[in-house]
Amino acid sequence: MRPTLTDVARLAGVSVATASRALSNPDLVADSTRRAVRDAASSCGYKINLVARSLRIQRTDTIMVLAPHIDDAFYPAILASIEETAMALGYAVMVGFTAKSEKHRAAYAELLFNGRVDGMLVMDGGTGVDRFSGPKPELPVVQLFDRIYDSGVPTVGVDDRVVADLAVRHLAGNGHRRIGHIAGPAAIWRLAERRRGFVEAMERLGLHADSGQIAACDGSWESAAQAMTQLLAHPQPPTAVFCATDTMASAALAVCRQHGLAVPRDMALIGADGTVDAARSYPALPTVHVPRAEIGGRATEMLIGLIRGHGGLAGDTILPVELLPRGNPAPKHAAAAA
Amino acid sequence: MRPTLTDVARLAGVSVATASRALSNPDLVADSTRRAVRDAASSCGYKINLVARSLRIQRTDTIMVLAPHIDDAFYPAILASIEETAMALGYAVMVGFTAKSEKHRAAYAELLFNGRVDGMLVMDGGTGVDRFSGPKPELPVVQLFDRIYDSGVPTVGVDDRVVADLAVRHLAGNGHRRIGHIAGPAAIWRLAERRRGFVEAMERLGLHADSGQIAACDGSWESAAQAMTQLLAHPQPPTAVFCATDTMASAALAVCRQHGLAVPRDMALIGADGTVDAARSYPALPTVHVPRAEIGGRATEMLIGLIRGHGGLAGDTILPVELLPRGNPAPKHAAAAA
DNA sequence: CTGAAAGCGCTTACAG
DNA sequence: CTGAAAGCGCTTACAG
Repeated sequence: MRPTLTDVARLAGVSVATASRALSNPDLVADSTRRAVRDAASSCGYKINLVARSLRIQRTDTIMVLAPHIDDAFYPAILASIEETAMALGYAVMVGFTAKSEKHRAAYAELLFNGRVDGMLVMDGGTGVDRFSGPKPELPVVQLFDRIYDSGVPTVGVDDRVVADLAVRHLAGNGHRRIGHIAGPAAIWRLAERRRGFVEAMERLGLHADSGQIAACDGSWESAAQAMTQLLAHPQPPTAVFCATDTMASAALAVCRQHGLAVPRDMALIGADGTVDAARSYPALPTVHVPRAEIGGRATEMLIGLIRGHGGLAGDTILPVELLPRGNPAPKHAAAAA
Repeated sequence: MRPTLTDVARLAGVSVATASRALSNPDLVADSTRRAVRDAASSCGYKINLVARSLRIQRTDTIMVLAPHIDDAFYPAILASIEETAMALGYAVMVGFTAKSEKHRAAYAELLFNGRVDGMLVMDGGTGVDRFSGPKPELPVVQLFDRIYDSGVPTVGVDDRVVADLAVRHLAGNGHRRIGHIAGPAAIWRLAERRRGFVEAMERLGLHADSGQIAACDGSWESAAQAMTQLLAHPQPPTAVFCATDTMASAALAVCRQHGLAVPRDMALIGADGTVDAARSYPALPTVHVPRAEIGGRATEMLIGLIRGHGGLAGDTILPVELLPRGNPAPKHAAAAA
């Protein structure tokens, strides 16, 4: 059998209370006692049972992360920074991927309600789940990027209309006037924001956002490629396209190649997020960088702050985004178009 | 306060024992009792406390996954299939990324020893960690891809020498004789295997594996790009390169472009793993497909089988790999070289 | 079919 | 500085 604290106490000749203190709160016991208990613990290979500890102290030091999926260029970096921050603060991380079904999400939410985790980070707004079923969680929750809850749940993210604005202004600044957009599904809040931001930015510039120049996709590479194909089939195709994500931009680039269009000479593209999909494309594509790692870290700090009762930390946090131009020269007929 | 089983029992007018049975083991109580307890539970918003349950039944229904990192094209799909399989079998998943430091790995191993998880999936052989510090874990562990333990710990993976063999034979079959290799770090077991497999395959084909035609990198895209640059600087550069991973192949492709080399006309490339890095390159690169999702699923089933005491399931599992040629024509001077 | 009791392995007031 | 006792919230033999 695995040794318990009782075994250690017996070996060291002290009470379990003292053994517990010697191990978890060393300052409370005499030097000699501490040594004796530690020796006893290591001699019998004692390992604390954290489940028992959790039950007693009423916390698990574990947080849950909900993401729609993990298999793309966007989410992994965020999960990595969440994990790193959590570990630095003494928390373990459980993950749940919820794109598969509503049932998955409900099952994971249960873990929060069932006391297995102390709080939850949600970044699965993109699954079209609008809110938890049942009562609003009383337990700490922080959402990333997408506003899943109406209010009361702090968000860490960026202003996605600004993302779109920077992208559109970059293209317009290079002389483009017929600018298209590959949009994500309306169910993904941040991508819907980018679409709205695209239309607003075009209007501010006095450019018409022709709905025929906006093609929606489900966010996947393959689906974005179809959207680009659709844009190119337009009688007057755009000379530049703002793709809602770098992954979509990378797909659009592939389609341009198939059509014999050189990028950016024949078609200018810009993505968003700042993932490797933009950086490793050839040519590297301009993008609007979203500080995903920082968002993950901040959200984790905020969540743990809430768990620990530092409510003061809570509140929406909007981090700045940045245009990474990577040189996207003017369109062929920029002079004429301008 | 959160209602406990005691509250439910009182509301329903039964003992806590009966309340527990009604909720967790409904067959053991009378219909009317079951209904009364369920009504009581829902009326007060009772949620079971899984921590207390875990302490009592001595299992957590949670597994731990150790990966070096998550931010690439290789690991996410595996984690996704692990999570999916685990959830289907009623297990939650905790993650730990261990590339940062030995301390991280030790901290996560503690969770296993400390009873917070029932078993562990390790796929962080690539961090150069050779084994757990301390005694070999008595708890269920299954390793993926890399052999971290000498023995006694089952592995689910592929034969990486076969991976290399398929790749080399593909290139040789297209007439190449001067074949180079971009190798991963020796610390990553499976990449070291691929390197050994490369040398063996070359010998079997009567081709010389010139050590000057092998360039090692740390596995990152950037580092692989340097390795390719190095190969091209060779007085007699290879006409084809087997890159140990698709990510490396994608980096090699970028370098070829910089050097004005058309792929595959001027330089044939093949990667391995079968990730999007190969499929979304332009041109799409040939690769040797490693069934990562299936490996994740199988390993998870095996681990949970071990946890549940079905020891019979354990044992190494080697899954087949498959060449995805995607057309890689002969080198320019194939006739002369052959 | 149901209840009283023990116990999973810890921590922490309370008293000394 | 240390110990006896209570208790975190469940489950499960045991007895009826």
